[in-house]
Amino acid sequence: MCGSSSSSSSASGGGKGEERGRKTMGRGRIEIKKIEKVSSRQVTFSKRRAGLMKKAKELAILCDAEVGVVIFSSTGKLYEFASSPMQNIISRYEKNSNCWKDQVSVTNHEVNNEVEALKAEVMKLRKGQRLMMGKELEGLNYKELESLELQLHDGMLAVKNRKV
Amino acid sequence: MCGSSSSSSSASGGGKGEERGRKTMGRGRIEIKKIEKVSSRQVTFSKRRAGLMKKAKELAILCDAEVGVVIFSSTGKLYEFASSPMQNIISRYEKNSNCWKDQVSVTNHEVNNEVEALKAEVMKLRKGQRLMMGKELEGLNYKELESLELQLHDGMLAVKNRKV
DNA sequence: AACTATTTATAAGA
DNA sequence: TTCTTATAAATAGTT
Repeated sequence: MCGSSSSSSSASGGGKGEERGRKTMGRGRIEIKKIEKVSSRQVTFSKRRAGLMKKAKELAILCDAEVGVVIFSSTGKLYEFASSPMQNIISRYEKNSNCWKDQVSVTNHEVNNEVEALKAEVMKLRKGQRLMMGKELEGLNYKELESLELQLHDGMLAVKNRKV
Repeated sequence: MCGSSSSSSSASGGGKGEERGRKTMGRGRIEIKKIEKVSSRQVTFSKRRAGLMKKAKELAILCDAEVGVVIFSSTGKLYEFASSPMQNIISRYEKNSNCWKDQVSVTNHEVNNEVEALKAEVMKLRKGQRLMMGKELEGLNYKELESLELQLHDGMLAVKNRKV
């Protein structure tokens, strides 16, 4: 349950038996399906895009609503309308929308966990490093000190051997 | 330059001298300004919201465009249309939009830098730890070996002193 | 929610 | 792309 969206009016689907085929406005009637002729598609895109933006703006003003519209043309160009900064609208959307809230914040959690784990490891390694330099030995008991001493001794031996 | 949006047609503003006052469709003409009467506003919101969603869907289908619409009513309820998953549309928007790209991805960069820096530090500390355990000494020259040996020796002395 | 008089939006064509 | 125009849709006010 995280698909796309809600729906809208069902301007077709044999409602009560009207003439099938009536679909849009203008001189001729068109079917709502992809316009194959590229030039016609571009013209229709320009006109309808402008219409949609205008309607969006009117809705926002008339009804005191917050409205955001994002359109990518089939050639990839971005068009947008936002009655207030798009950032705000998207943030508000993400807070309200169920899906994604769970994606983004899971991702955030994962990243945070990774960062925290790395920080913890750095702390641990530095602590070990200080111990091996003979610093901050206060927390160690006798047995631990012996073990550390042995480790240092072995390391030193290995280094000496390497030297010859 | 990171405000809200583009504009739209200018369906008013004394174009060529038509009657001023004509504004929208329907029995009477209305001005595009906030409808103060709450019940009227709600009715208009429902009607125009449905219209906007329908237009958005038609644009997406006819022109093979990717369209996302987000609406918050004045009471805070969310309505949306998306011709493909809204997540995709928003992600694509964030990649294309100039503002914000410079917010989100700077943040991402910062986080990534932090992660990379931490990883690098962990590597460095582990390398040092291995050296002090007498492992992987192949890369060291004689002088470095002597320095390491001295460091280990000093550490060992400190541990010995702590023991007594 | 349904109706309908009007105003808009827009498909074709230029 | 813009203008024009015939026509289809959307919708404001009403019931």
